[in-house]
Amino acid sequence: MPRNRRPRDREEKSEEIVAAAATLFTELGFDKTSLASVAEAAGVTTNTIYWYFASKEVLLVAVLNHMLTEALKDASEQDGTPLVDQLEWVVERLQQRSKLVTTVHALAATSSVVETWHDGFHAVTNEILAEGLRESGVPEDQIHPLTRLGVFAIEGLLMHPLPKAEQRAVLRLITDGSL
Amino acid sequence: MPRNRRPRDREEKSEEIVAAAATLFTELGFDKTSLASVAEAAGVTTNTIYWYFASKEVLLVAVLNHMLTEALKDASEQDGTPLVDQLEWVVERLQQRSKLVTTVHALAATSSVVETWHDGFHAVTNEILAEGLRESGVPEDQIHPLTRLGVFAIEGLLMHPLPKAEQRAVLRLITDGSL
DNA sequence: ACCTGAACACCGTTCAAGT
DNA sequence: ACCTGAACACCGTTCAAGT
Repeated sequence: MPRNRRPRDREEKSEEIVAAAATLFTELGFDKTSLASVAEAAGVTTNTIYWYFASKEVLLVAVLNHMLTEALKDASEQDGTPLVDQLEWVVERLQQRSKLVTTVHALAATSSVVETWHDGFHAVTNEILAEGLRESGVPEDQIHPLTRLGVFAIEGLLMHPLPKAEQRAVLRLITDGSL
Repeated sequence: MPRNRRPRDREEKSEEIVAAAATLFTELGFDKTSLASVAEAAGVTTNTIYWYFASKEVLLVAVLNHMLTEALKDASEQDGTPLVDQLEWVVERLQQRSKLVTTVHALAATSSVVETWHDGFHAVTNEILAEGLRESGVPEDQIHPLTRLGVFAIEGLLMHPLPKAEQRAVLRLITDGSL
C-alpha cells in the first residue's frame, strides 16, 4: 500500500475545503455561508469538515492564512513601484474581500482564535508599511504614528469607498507625511 | 375605557424591547444575542417582538436610532470644549459600543436596511465634524479630506485601541490640520 | 390591535458507528 | 486515520388562533 499517499490526500482534501470556503465567505459573507454549502462545494459531508477543522471559526482562520500567503506572494510583484501605488494596490485587493475584513473585526471581539489572527496580521502588515515609509525617506520619529494612521486610512477606505481621485489624495497624506 | 392609554402602552412596550436589545447587543454582540433572550429581558414572548419589529435587523436599527438620539443629546454638553476633547469624547463613547459598530459595518454589506442607516449616520456625523473643523479655523479647501480622514481615524481607534497619549496624538493630526 | 402556541426550515456541533 | 448517519439544542421567522 502506498504509505506516502495519505498525507498528500489529507492536504488536498483540506485545501479543497479551504478553497470552497474562501470563495463562499468572500462572496456571501461568513454568517450567510453555511457549513453545509461549504461541504457541498468541496464535495464532502458537513461532518467531514469537523475532522479537519475544530469549528467554523477555525476554518475561517485557515481561509485567512491561505489568503494572506497568496497576497504576500502577489505583493512582491509590486516591489519597484512607488509607495502610493502599492497602498492603492492593497486597498483595491482588500476591497474585493471587504466582507471578510468586517467579519474579522466583528469576530475579533468575541472569538479569541480570530482575535489572535487579527493581532498577528497587523503585526506583520504594520512592519511592512513602516519599512515602506522608511524607504520613502520619512524621518524615523514620524514612522510610528504615520503607520498607525495609514492602517486606519486603508481600513476606512474599505468601509467608505471614495472616488479614485479622493482615495489617492487620502493615501498621499500618508506617504507624503504632510497635509 | 381609556381610549388614549393604548398608544402610550404601545410606545412603552416597544421601548422596553429596544432597551433590552440595546443592553444585550452592546454586551454580547448582535449575533450572539438571541431574540429569545431579548424577549425574556423585556418580559414578552419572542413572537411579540415581531409585532413591533419586522425582523432582527429592523430591531437593530431601532436600537441604533435610540442610541444616536441619546448621544446627540449628551453631546451638547461638550459644546464649549476644544475639538480634540470632543473627538476624544466620541471615541470613548463609541469604544464602549464597539461591538455595535463592527456589527453595523458587517451587516451594511448584506442588509439594505442597515446600509441605509449607516449612510444616514455618516451624513449626519460628517456634517457635525466638518462644522467643528470650520469653527477651529481650518481653511475651507481642507475641510473635506480632513473630515474623511477624521472619520477613518475615529473608526480605526475603535478597532485598534491605542494608549491614551498616542490616541490623542492621532486625533490632533486631524484637528490641527498638519502632521 | 395586540399577543401567544405551535410549528417551520435551518443552523453549528457532537458522537457512536462504520471502514 | 478518515468519514458518515443520525441526532442535539438552538436559531430567526411564520401563522393560525385567541382576546
